[in-house]
Formats: sequence, structure tokens, C-alpha cells
Amino acid sequence: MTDDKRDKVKYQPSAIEAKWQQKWETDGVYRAKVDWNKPKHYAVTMLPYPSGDLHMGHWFAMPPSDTRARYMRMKGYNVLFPMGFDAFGLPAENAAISRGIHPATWTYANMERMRVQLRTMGAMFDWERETVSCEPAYYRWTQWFFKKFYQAGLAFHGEALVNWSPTLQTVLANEQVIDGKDERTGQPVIQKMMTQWFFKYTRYADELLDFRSLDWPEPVRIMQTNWIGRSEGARVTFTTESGEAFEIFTTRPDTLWGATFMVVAPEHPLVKKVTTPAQQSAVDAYIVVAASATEIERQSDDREKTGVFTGGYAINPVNNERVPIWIADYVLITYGTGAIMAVPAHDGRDHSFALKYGITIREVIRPTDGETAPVSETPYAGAGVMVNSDHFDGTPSNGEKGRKNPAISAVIDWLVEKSVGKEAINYRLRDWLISRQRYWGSPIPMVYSADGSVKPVADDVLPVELPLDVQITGVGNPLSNHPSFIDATDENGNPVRRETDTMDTFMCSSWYFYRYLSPHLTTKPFDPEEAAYWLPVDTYTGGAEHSTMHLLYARWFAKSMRDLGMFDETIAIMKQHGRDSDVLMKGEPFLQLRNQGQMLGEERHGDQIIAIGEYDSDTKLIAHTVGVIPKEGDQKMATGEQIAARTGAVVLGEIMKRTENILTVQDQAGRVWTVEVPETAQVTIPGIPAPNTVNQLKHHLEIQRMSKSKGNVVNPDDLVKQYGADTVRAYILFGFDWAKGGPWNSQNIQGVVRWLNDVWELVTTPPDNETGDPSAERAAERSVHQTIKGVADRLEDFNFNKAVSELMALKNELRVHIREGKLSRAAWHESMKAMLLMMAPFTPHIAEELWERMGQPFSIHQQAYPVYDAAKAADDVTTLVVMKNGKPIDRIEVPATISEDDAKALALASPAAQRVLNGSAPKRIIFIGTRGETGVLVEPKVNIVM
RNA sequence: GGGGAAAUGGCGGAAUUGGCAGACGCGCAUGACUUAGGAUCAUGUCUCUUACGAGGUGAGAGUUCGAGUCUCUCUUUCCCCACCA
Repeated sequence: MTDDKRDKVKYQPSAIEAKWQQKWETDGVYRAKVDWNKPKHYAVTMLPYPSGDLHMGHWFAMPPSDTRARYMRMKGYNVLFPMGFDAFGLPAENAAISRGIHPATWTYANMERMRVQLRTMGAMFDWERETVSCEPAYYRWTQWFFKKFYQAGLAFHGEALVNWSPTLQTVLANEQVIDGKDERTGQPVIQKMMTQWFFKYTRYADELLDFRSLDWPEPVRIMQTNWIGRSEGARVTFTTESGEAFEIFTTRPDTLWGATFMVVAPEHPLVKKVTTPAQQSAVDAYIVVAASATEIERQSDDREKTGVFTGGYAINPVNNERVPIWIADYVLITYGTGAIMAVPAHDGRDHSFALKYGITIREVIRPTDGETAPVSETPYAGAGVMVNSDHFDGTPSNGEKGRKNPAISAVIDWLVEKSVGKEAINYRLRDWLISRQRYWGSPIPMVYSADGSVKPVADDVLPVELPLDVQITGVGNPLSNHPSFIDATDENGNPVRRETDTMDTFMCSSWYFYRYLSPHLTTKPFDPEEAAYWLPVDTYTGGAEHSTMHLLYARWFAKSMRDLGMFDETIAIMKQHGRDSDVLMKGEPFLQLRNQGQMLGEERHGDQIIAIGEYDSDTKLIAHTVGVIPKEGDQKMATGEQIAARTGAVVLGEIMKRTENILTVQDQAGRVWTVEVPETAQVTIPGIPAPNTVNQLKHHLEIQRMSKSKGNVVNPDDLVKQYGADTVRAYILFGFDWAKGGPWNSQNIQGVVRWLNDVWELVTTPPDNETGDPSAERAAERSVHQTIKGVADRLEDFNFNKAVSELMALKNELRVHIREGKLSRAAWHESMKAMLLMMAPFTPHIAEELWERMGQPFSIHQQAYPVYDAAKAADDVTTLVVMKNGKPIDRIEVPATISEDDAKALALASPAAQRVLNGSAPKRIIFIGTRGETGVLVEPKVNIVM
């Protein structure tokens, strides 16, 4: 290394990153302004909850989204990429309870810290549009939406089960309840009915099933479809012996004649009316037990299906048969009508219930083909013909649901004629329960008059402000204990009592991307002038865990807003500008959706294992005994080593991987062993009762979610300090499949450290030569243009890791040419410029710094993405792969313009082909190859079939 | 229980439409340079085989000239299930 180079300025992220972040901010480089002369791109990444510190999960979500947004900007779009905080929620109250800090103090302090941290990402957030959901200026409009929905009949009062802690006199979140007990106090939690506010979610159920205008991942569409859970069937009215009518929903009205008992949810109002004195105590006891289980537990098969006979009977309207009414917790009051007819012959759950309690099983659908076990043994849910069903006997039931099944169709018509039932569609989707009995949320802007009637507060007094002078103790609801909040007067001066429920925070996050458009507007939730230009969101990115709830709520909101005319003004302005407004009429907030995966904690070192057996090869052991040695078990480990020394046929080390019964074990010397554990081997795992199996060893090598309690949290601030934001960004983009996530690895980051150092070195060290080697310069130009296309294609598809790998490969190749002195200064200049432009979305700071050092005008982030030239990217030669039955046997360099016939001839003449053919004639010769844009053959292959 | 996804070298991952499996990195090995190296540079690095070759994408079957990719069965792991956000 020459002295000249040693004196050069090294790449020091800390010296450049803060400088450029400040410059970008002062120059307003990322301010997004409406400009009808430019195409727009509205990119949103799900806004964070201000939990305290920015964690790797935020870094994993945001910089990639930023990279994509920056790329779109360089492609010529006017890009809006805002940021905000979803600032209401439970953790703030938990902090208040455990640390005595007011939720507002805690939340605002967290946001202050996170803003600073967010800025270190070097993202193009337009901070002038920052939106914070817990500010009165924001939740004023959240309340306004509630009021509009209420006035339109979309909001209503209803009953719902909640987790109620009698000790704390408060409602608990599901996550606060563990094994039926409050996680904080360990006191029992029961399921209690409460009057709550709902939105009519199911009104849009069918429209929400339509994804035709959306570019969304298939799994999300499937999950939402299943979540909505549309099922076709019938509602049938049964009556009790005393004449009480009640409805059931069934998808199988064709099996009505096989209903040998009824099951109602323990919470069903009918229970009180039909329970006989003899059964009263058993029913009461069962209801108490059922109240302690959550819905997920109740639907779980881990629990045995239980139930109690009420003593009451219903009359089956189709045959006037007397059927017993049971209660069982597998029937949920929140689904359907909370009551079912049980047909044990043709439903699995009903079948096991009937067997357990000795209830009659009657076949009413008989399979027409094949041998089938009798229904007394196995329920039958397939196609067949109706039997034991009066005049319907012989009607074919084809196994389909709804009208597509002739048996169901015929029975429904008959039920209607008899006025005992009707065709019905049931949704698994329930109405949206938006009430929360919590403090730290937006108050619901409703008041109760003395006569018990309820009405919204007047628009001009919105927002109903959340009082700050409250004591958060964890007992009771602070708002219910706050007289000056509760007692109010209406616009006529009459005394009223305020609603003390606050809103589900999903309400806040259902419309924040409209508020970004005009966060300071005081007259409307959003400015139609801005909305007409920016809406809808073009690209929405975030975690897949929001697939069903948040995303469905936001879609519901958009459809409701559309139908309430809230986009009318916006649409009028769009039309003035000649923009297609149909996109808003679809009521879809996010046109394109992409999910990132989850960042996991660094792989934990697993426990040591000792495997004793016989060597099968130098690196493989067949074990007859396998034991786990806990980390703290040093003495035992010493014993293990002694055994190792004595017998030799021992492997002692850490499990790296397990596939079936094959363990990969790394010993302390770093050698990797394969340990096969036959079924006969004895496995000992401390803490797990014997006999143990090799499958249970999985717990000893698990990769874990990052969490403070597990002590595997990687702090992004430390990484930024150590490596710089660009390096952290680059590693996140390069080291993972973004859609999948994965475990953090602190070693792998070295790869991108070297990449950026190399780029720095290349750009800051111009070659001296005025002329270069033409073929090398052509090769460099070709690589640059292939990379321009490669990176762009990858970014379109959110394949960040492959995009970075192509940039690395380009750097590698250019470096070789430059080191060999084969690029002229001009060629170097051109290729470096293109490389920096391509890098700018990924590593914005170093790209800007080097751009400046090359004497280019500020800012690189206001330049266009390099233009791809197919002719310059074209290859002169390509590799022809010769295959035998699909397996490559030879490779031949050929001109890229080679014809199919020439390729076949060359392949057959190749030495490898001659050898495998050995004089015989091939069965077939298949040519595989596509012509690229320039007519050049891409990956030509010849497959010789023998 | 219901729903969704995933499984590729020692590790992260790549393979765009069914067409050269392992790109790009990490790590490791050997060498060079160095007072030094956790810097840098060079070379190598799926497995088996002395070689010729053969095999190989969680397991098993199938479709195909050709399967990591499509179909079926199975195993394992992760995520979501309505008051966490």
C-alpha cells in the first residue's frame, strides 16, 4: 500500500451520517408536495406503537420500506412516505400501574426518544406530516367518525363477553389472562356479559370478500376470507315444550331428521327457561366452569367436550319429535344463534358428544357407494341420499353446501313453505366490538340522559377530551371514577352522564393514513385537495400478524366512509384533474400490500448433549444413549469428558440441528458430528419425565423471538453507533428474506461492512489512466446495465437481499477491472456514478457523500434511477448446457446468437454427449432457450433424452 | 380446535415462468503481507469416490424429456384466532 493511499480518508459513517440527515432535513429534500404534473406514489409503513425504544423489528420493517419508496422516487414518482405514532393503548396503562408514571407522560417521553431513533435510520420520512393518535387534534376526528357511523346506523349497543376480574373490578385483555387467572395478581378471571359499542362489521362482509382490485399476498386474502367465514345454510325455528321459540343456524338442513339433541351455549337466555329443578344445580355448576374458560380454550380439542342436560326438551319442527336440550361450552353464544341442532350421525363433534353421554345416533344420509363404517361408530359427512326423513327419503345430498346441494335446497324450500325456517347466510365474522373499559384511549363521544336514552355529543364540542387528572391504580376504570368527566350537560343544558368506554385502538389505526395528508387541518379529518392527489395508498407494508384484524378494519372503514359520502369532495377534485376516481369508489385503502417477516433473536447456544454409541464413520456416531447436560451442569460435563476419554465412542457437544432422528452436533473442538439416534436409544432430558424421545431435543436448539425476558435483544442504537446506519440498513436488506424474517446474526454483518468499505475505496481512488482496455470497458458497461435491470426488477418485487447481492457482484467485477488498470478514468467515472445511483435507496448516506466527492450536484436523492439500455446489457457469448435426461453433462461457450439447430448439433457433437450416447441414437433432443429483449439467447440448453 | 406459512451446505440466504441447485455473503481452511492482526489480499470450501463418476433441496410417493419449484401423504417448526399492537 502506498503512502498516498494510507493517508486517504477512510469510510467513517459517524462522520457523514448526521451531517447528511441534517442537510436533507433543512433542505426539505423529502417534503412531499402535491404536484399534478407528476405521477404520485403514496407509500405507508405501519405506524409504530411508542413502546419505549426502537427495536430491531422496527428496523426490519421501515428501512426496507424506505428503500422501496426511495426507488419509486428515483423512478420519477412524487413519493409521500410519512410516519406517525399509534399512541393509545394498554402498555401505557401498565407502565402507569407498575411504575406510577402517567400514561401521557410515558407515551410522550417514548415518542420523543423514538423520533430521535427513527431519524437515525436516514429514512425519507416527511416529518411535517407526522400524526399522533393520542393527541386531541387527532382523536377529535376519531370521535367524529364514531359519531357519523352512529348516526348512519353503523354503530350500535350490544352485549359481549369480556374477561372480568372481580378482584380488580376491571376488564382484562386476553394477554393479561393466563390459565384463567390475572397475570399480575393471580386472581381468577371470569367471562362476563357487558353492554358495549359495536360497529356493523358484517354489513360489508360480502364486499370484503372481493379482492379483485387488490395486489395483496395470496395468504392474506385467504386468511381474510376464512376470517369472514361465509357459510350458507338455513335458520330453523325450534320450540321448547312450553312453546318458547328459538332459532338455530345449520349448514346441513338436510340432516334435520337426524337431530337427536339440541345444544345451546351456557350463556343462552333459553337456559334459564328450560332448566328443570332436578337439573338446576348441575346446570348452574357447569355455567360457572364455562365462564372461566376463554373462547379459544372452549373451541380447543385439547379439552374434552363436556356438557350438561338441562332437563328441558325441544320439538323438532320437521317431525315433531321431542329432543333433549343440553348446554355445552363448545357452542359459543357469539357465533350463529348460540344454539345448534346436534346430528351425531353426520358431525364429528356431535358424534363424540353423543357417544360420551349415550344419546341416540340416527343415520339420515346414507352413502350410495362403497363400504362405510356404521354411523354408530364413525360420523359420515359425505355425499349420499336422505333416509329416515319422511317424504324426503331418497333425495340425493351431494356433499355441497347451500343451494348447490339438491337435498339442502329441497329442505329449505319446504321449511319456508311450512314457515319454520328460511335460507340464511352466516358469517364467522362478528360485529366489531369497539368499546374498551380503559383509560388510555379515545373517549366514545356519547352521553346518557336521565331517562336512559343515549345520544352523541354535539360536533362543536368535539373532542371529548380525556381528562389527565386521574389515578391509575389498576383497580376499576379511572374514567368511571372521575365525577367531573362523567357529569356533563348537553347542548340544551340538561344534565347527562358521559360514556366512560374508550375506543379500540384499531379505530385510531383505521384512518391514520388519511390524516397524514393534512395533519394540521382543523375543519376536516383530511383535506380533499391532498386526498384527491395522494389517495389511495399505493404500497402498504407491515407485519403479517395484522392480516385479519387491522387490515380488515381499515377496509371496513374505507367502505363505510365511501358510503357516507366522505370521499365525495375528493372524488370531485380527482375528476377535475382528470384522474380516474373509480379507485376510491372501490373502498379499498391499500392497493398493494406486502408483509415483512419477523426478526428473531440471535440463535441461542444450545445445551450440551452427550451421545454414547459406536462410530459409523469418522464423523458419524450411532448412539445408544443420548443425554442433555444443562449449561450449569459443569460437573456432569466433566464426567462426560471422562467417559469420552475412556470409551472413545462418545460425542460431546452442542446440537446445531436436528432432522428427524439425525442430530448435527458440534463438539468443543469445533468439529461437526452426525449422530444418529435409533428408536431403541435411551434419551435422557432433565426436567422432562422419561421416557424421552429424540423429538423432544428440539427445545434445546430453538431460535427465539427477541424479548427482554429472554435476554436476546439486539439494540439497534448500539449497532448504529458501532457500524453506522447505512451498514445496519444494508445488513437488514441483504441478510434476510424480508418476507420471512429470521434470527439476528452479529457475525454476518461483516459482509456489508466490507461491501461499503470497498465501495468507498473504489470511489475515492480514481484511476490515473486516460485510456483503458476496450473489452474490459465493454464488460464493465455490460455489467452495469445488467445490474440496472436486475436491481430494479428485484426492488419491484421487494427482493431486497437479491438486489444488494447484485450490487455486491457489480462492485466485485468493477474492482477487478480497476485493479488491473483496465478502466479509463472516464469509464471508471461512468460506472461509479451508476453504481452510486443504484445504491442510493439502500444506503442513502454513503451514496450522498460519495456522490458529492465525485463532484456531482446535491442531492443524489433527487436524481433519476439510471436508464437501462438492453443493447449495452447484451452478452456476446453464452454458455450452452448439454444435458442427458435433464442432468448437465457438458458446457460449451457459444455465440449468443446461435440458432436452435446449431445448438443441437454442437451439443450432440460434444465429447460428453458422444461418450454417453456411445454410438446409439437419442430418443429425443429437446432445445430449451428463450430469446431475451435483444434477441440474445438466454440460458440455452439441449436435453438429450435417452 | 380453526386459519396461515415455512423446511435448500457449518450459518444467513439465491435460484424471476417447471430448465446448469448452492448466486451473494458469513464462517472455516491454506497461503501472502505484517512487530502485530478480529485489517487487507489470493486460493479453496454440498456429499461420497484415489479416480472415472455418482448422489444431493425435511421424509415418502407421483406427474414430466426435465421437479427446490407442480400433485398427494407424512414429519417438524413458526405466526394469527377478535380487550397486545
